[in-house]
Amino acid sequence: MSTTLTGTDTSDRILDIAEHLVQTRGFNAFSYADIAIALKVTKASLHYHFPTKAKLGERLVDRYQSTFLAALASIDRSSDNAALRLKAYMAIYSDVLEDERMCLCGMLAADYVTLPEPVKDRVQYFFETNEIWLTTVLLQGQAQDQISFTGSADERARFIVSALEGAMLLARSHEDTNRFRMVATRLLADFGIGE
Amino acid sequence: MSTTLTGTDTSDRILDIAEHLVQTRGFNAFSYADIAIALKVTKASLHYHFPTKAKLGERLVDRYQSTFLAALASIDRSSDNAALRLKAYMAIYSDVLEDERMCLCGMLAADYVTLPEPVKDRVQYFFETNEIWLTTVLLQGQAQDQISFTGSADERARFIVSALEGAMLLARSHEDTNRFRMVATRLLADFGIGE
DNA sequence: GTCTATAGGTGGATAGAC
DNA sequence: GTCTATCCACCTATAGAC
Repeated sequence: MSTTLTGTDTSDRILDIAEHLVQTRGFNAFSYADIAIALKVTKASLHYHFPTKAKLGERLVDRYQSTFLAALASIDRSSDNAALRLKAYMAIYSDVLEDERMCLCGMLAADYVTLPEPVKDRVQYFFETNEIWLTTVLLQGQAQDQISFTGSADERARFIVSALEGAMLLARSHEDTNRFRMVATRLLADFGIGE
Repeated sequence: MSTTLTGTDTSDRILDIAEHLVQTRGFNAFSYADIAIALKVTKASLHYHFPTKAKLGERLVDRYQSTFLAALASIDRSSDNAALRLKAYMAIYSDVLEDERMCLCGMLAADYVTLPEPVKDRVQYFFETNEIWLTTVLLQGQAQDQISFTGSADERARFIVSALEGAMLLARSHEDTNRFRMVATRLLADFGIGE
């Protein structure tokens, strides 16, 4: 039962640094050397924890995915109102952007064709998870008259993810987080959700 | 007056290949070697036309920008109806995606922090141009009762660009162009534009 | 688990012949 | 304008000592 509880062992710290690098620079624009310098170890040491960059990528998305799922579960627990849940969902994106990062999987979506196959699969899975959660929130909110929209919830969920990911991309390259907020606000307004 | 009229000299062919590589792989995931192989010349030859990768990047965006501006001018000439203009605008994106490419500047937006400064500036300018054109179309369409929307045209223009760029990113990584079409259709529907 | 040392490859870029 | 040859920095990855 000697399970590590600290959560800040070397593997985790490597993932923290790599995650930040991918979220800012992309999968093809960071190296083991970058991580080694940030962590003050040698490149060789990193290979003990993550034998290849492909494996590192897999673990990176796996961790991001489970953190994201935990955040969604937390939202579900904190409120049963669809409007509030949508706002909280968008706040996750907003917080990432405020930290001058892109969504990890949004970034990997841009690098998509160059990614190792197992990473590709995980990126797709991440977005599917997002869309399923959003679809559920939308349907429930519609049934309880908390929000209103026309068309399928599924299509709306995909629309939201597209708009948010695109807004992050544009906001970051214009160094203007306001661009993101405006898009989020409009998305909410379309569901009859005000400030 | 010996201006080249062919438009398919070596420089142009290099740009064609580089453009395709950036639109599929990104700025940091292609090399002079990739272009050299595709063009069947040596890497050294490429440096005669484009001394550095940074310069190549600049010329790439410059050409993309002017092609895009020409396309927008063509749209303006072909119709004075805002609904049709918006549809034509989205068709540009759709065509790029159908060719299994991302928008060049959408891709560069993801690579943004790693780009040479002159390329960054050009990417920003590209999006500003898009937004200005869209704003004009929206305002004119609203004035002539061809389309309807609430809020500022400026904000709407940014929303459109964000949603389309995000939709391209997601559609490509899901190898499903339908994802893009659904987003485009919804955007149009929100302006009261049907099929 | 981290180190030194190194392999084998590729990156962008240059010199100088043709 | 394109070539051969080459430079040097950097890349991912491995072997083996500590």
